[in-house]
Amino acid sequence: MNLPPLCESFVLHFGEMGSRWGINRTVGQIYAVLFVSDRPLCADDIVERLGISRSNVSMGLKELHSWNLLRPHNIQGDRREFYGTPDDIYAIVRTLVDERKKREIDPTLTMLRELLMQSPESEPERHAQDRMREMHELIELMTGWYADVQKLETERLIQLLSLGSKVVKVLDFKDKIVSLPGSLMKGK
Amino acid sequence: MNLPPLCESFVLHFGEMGSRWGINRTVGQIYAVLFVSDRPLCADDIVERLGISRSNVSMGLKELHSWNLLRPHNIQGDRREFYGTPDDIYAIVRTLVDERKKREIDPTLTMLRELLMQSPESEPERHAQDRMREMHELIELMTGWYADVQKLETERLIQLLSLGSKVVKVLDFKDKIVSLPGSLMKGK
DNA sequence: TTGAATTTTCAGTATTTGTTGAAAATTCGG
DNA sequence: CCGAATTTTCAACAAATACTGAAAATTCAA
Repeated sequence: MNLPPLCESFVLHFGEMGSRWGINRTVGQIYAVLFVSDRPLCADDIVERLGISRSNVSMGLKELHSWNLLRPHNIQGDRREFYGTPDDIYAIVRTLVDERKKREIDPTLTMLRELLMQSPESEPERHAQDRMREMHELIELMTGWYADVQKLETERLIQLLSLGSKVVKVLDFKDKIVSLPGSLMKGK
Repeated sequence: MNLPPLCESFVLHFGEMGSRWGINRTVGQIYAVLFVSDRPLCADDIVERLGISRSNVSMGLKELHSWNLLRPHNIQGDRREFYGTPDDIYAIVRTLVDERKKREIDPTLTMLRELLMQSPESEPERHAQDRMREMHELIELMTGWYADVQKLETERLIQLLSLGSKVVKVLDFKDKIVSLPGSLMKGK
């Protein structure tokens, strides 16, 4: 592997982690190398840095592309395609969550909805369906929250995340105020 | 597979999904079968329902145990061990998130912290380290939020999730009130 | 203790997934 | 168009992961 030590450690770790996620080692490494690079890289740059075959890089890039995780750059007077990752790391995380949701959650929601429409033919099936209903409700609640929060600009999102559970206190406070007779509330 | 049709569909789907996560098909199926069952099951019940080998079930249960996802039941006068899943699906999700965080996030945080302490020896390394710093900050923000929210009782959590991004409006409202001269605020 | 019931381990095998080089396909300047 | 540069595909091979049966280990009632 042809990288400065700091980058190499990072890339190796990402490769390992990659396999704990659904993605494979090489794909993880390719992304890592692009993520820390100070300029967009072409396929052969990646071959050189990671010491893997050209075809493997091609397939890795294809995979990353299908995850919407790449930012292609065209360099004037060079036929090769260069790749980087989005500068905004919040954007990266959004994309990642969106894609994982699409692949790991949405199909389950669809399946659950289908099974919930069927009529159970026996007691065990009735119970199974109740469990599925609970699961469906919870997933809907969480994905609904995400769909909603996803729309916030980064600024707001950070504000929200920084508050953590303290928002609950604010909600209590609001309830108190709003229920006061002759409250201050006017618009919104 | 020896299950009523409704359950079989659910179990098969979970098996498929399992492989998109880090876990394998069988482990996913075992959990699914326990999740929808109306009573705790012993290893041989699972063998019978899924049509896989006894040893495979044993390993699958071991894996699920390491994820803290099982609830063992002792049945009076029966030497076999019976397993179920927690009744509270919120508890299941909490466990799941905790474990994934432990396996997929925490090691990365540790690695990042280590690499951030080193001094970059070159310009590319300096840039790489900046990227790592961004990543580190974002992960800390998100895990901090989670650690905080995790402590809420289910009731509160549902309240929070249901609100979604509307909490931001509430925060604006609060800011308005709090900045009023002679505000109503007293306690808190 | 003993030994039947039950669970776990593990070496061997099967299956799946990842990697490669070579060949085919594409792209684009001339 | 042509053909050099570049990318993609794919069949063969390699590596990793999953699954099994048989044997070892454990558990517990008698």
